[in-house]
Amino acid sequence: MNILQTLRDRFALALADFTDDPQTFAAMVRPAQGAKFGDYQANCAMPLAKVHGTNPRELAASIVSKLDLSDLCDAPEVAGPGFINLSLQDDWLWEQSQSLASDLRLGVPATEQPRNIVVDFSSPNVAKPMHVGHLRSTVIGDALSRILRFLGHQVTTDNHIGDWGTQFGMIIYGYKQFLDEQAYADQPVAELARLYRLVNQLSDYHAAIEKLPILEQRVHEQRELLSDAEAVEQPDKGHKKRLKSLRADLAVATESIETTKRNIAAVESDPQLMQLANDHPNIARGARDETAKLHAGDVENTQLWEQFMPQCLNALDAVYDRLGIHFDLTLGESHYQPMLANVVADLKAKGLATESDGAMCVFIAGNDAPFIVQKADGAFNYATTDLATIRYRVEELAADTMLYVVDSRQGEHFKLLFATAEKWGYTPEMQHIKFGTVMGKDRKPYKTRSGDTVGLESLLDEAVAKAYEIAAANDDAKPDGPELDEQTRQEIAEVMGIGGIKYADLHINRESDYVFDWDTMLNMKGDTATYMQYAYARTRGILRRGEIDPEVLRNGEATLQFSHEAERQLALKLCQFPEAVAAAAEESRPNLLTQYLFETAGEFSTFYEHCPVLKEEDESLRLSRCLLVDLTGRVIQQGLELLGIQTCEQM
RNA sequence: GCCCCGGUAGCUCAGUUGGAUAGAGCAUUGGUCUUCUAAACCAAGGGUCGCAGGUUCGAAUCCUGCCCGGGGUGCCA
Repeated sequence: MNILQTLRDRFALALADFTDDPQTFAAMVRPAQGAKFGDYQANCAMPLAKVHGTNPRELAASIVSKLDLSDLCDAPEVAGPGFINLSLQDDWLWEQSQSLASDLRLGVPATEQPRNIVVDFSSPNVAKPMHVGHLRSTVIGDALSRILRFLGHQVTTDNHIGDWGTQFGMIIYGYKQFLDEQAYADQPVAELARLYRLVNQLSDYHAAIEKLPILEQRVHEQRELLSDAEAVEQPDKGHKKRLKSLRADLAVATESIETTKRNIAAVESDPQLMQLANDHPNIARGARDETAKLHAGDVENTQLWEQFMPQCLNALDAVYDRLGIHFDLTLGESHYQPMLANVVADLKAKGLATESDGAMCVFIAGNDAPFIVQKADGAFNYATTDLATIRYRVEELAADTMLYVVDSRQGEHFKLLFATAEKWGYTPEMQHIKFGTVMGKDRKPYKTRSGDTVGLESLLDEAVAKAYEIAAANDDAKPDGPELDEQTRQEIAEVMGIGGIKYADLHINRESDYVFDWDTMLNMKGDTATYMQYAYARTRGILRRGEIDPEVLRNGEATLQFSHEAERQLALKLCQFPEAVAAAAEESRPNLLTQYLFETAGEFSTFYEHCPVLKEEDESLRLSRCLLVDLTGRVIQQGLELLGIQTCEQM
């Protein structure tokens, strides 16, 4: 049962006498700010009194008189300017908690309106190794999928991989020109990644050589503009702002020159690279041509593509396996490629797409930028693919909801995409589940010192290695000596390390940018996955030491009782699990669930300190505490599972 | 130029859509292992919620202006 929802429903009934819109005001029932205000509080009397022009305290009293909560709450209290404070009855809370003991869903009701939801997340480029930038989409998308599925929705996870773009032209070019056959035989994916980087680097080099004089000229001009502006004697209103913007432009241009120079130096300082660069002056065009040939159905390139794809997909799967993430579908760009011409033709036929500067565009009122569905050179772009994808998901997958877990920087693209799809006649619920950028400590998108992004696998390895040290040190320090064998320690390290990384991404409000920090991410103290995993392991440890069979306990004669405040607080938290799951799903925000789990584990830790379980002499109280312990373990485990985080029986 | 997002404790972040004395974690300082795992617990210090106005019973939250940072902005995804 969702207690919060139940209370709101009761309020809605009572409020019908006071307003035409009882739902809105009933939604102002919330968990109480602090224990001194009871368990829940209703804040609806004040705004409602404003509408009526009456006294809020008196109105609160009238609402209370209409309210029927006698089966679950003590008498409501009106406090302060008109708050209505609610306290759940202890015996009702016992019954509630106890009913969870035999409930596999831990009180979470299955949805009454199941939807057919496609969750689109992760979506890496298969030609490049995954890096930290892919983590947020992957981890958040997986968590949301698990939560929605648990709530009873039909969820299809779809990895919309980049498997058809220019990066494949680079690989094909590299394969034809630079292949190290031995390396390819040994580790094909690593060799393909090397080829990609090499072609990329050489293209950048030539572009840099061409670009440098232009950049230098631009910096020169910007310097002059700036010094002219600085020399103005009678500055007007916008002067300071213009100066600032000029300085910013100059800084950007200067930095761009430095980057360009570094790219040049990286090649020129290496005789082998220099040789390659000289031998392939038109490498960028060459790579583009390979892409074009692939797209045109060239036999050789198609064969190469078919040869590379399984290897690239295997490499991705290795990472997903380790993360415990599964996709129902992996339909990338290539899957939609045959449908693109028809998409544009249809948009044209319906009068939605028109030509502008040679490109086919859909114009959406209120937006300056057009939505370009076919470039002037005739090629299709990701807008075309995304439209084809929507049509496919509606017509073939019968999706009524689509969630796109994608970086918030693509907000405008999705705004135009959704608007275009709707004009086109596809009107499922479409949401851009946006998340902020991962930044380095310099507040710029995260890179290593060399300028490369951090590989995902090395990040996982590092986290697991660190977790192993901590797990081993803690096991060694146990009062009765170590308990874990080597293999178990490694399993624990894997669960802690991977869980920690996921948690680090999930516990932040997804819309904030956040600063990536090894120490924060690998930390295992405080508000981390380890804290919850440890609490879970402790619950299991108690039952194990007490030789208590959970099945027997759950179906036995034990009844809950509260002898200490910590027991009541814990029981209340456990009963609020459905609220946390519902809130996380409603707002597509896993951090609402992590926050709940952290609080639950915190209540358990307090309980653990104050309420001995196995040593309690009163048998009925001991069994009551055992029930709480078992229930806590189940809630934490289930909650973590919904986040894609595993647990261990012993740590 | 236009558009979007952000600015909360030394650091990293919450803040339930306008509610009661602004909260966590890390870091710092002190206390707690002969008692079910000290990966924990208890306590302390730490704040001009970017700045200035406004709206009202009540503002970190809504409105206006300004300052600072990030991002996007017609053919990359």
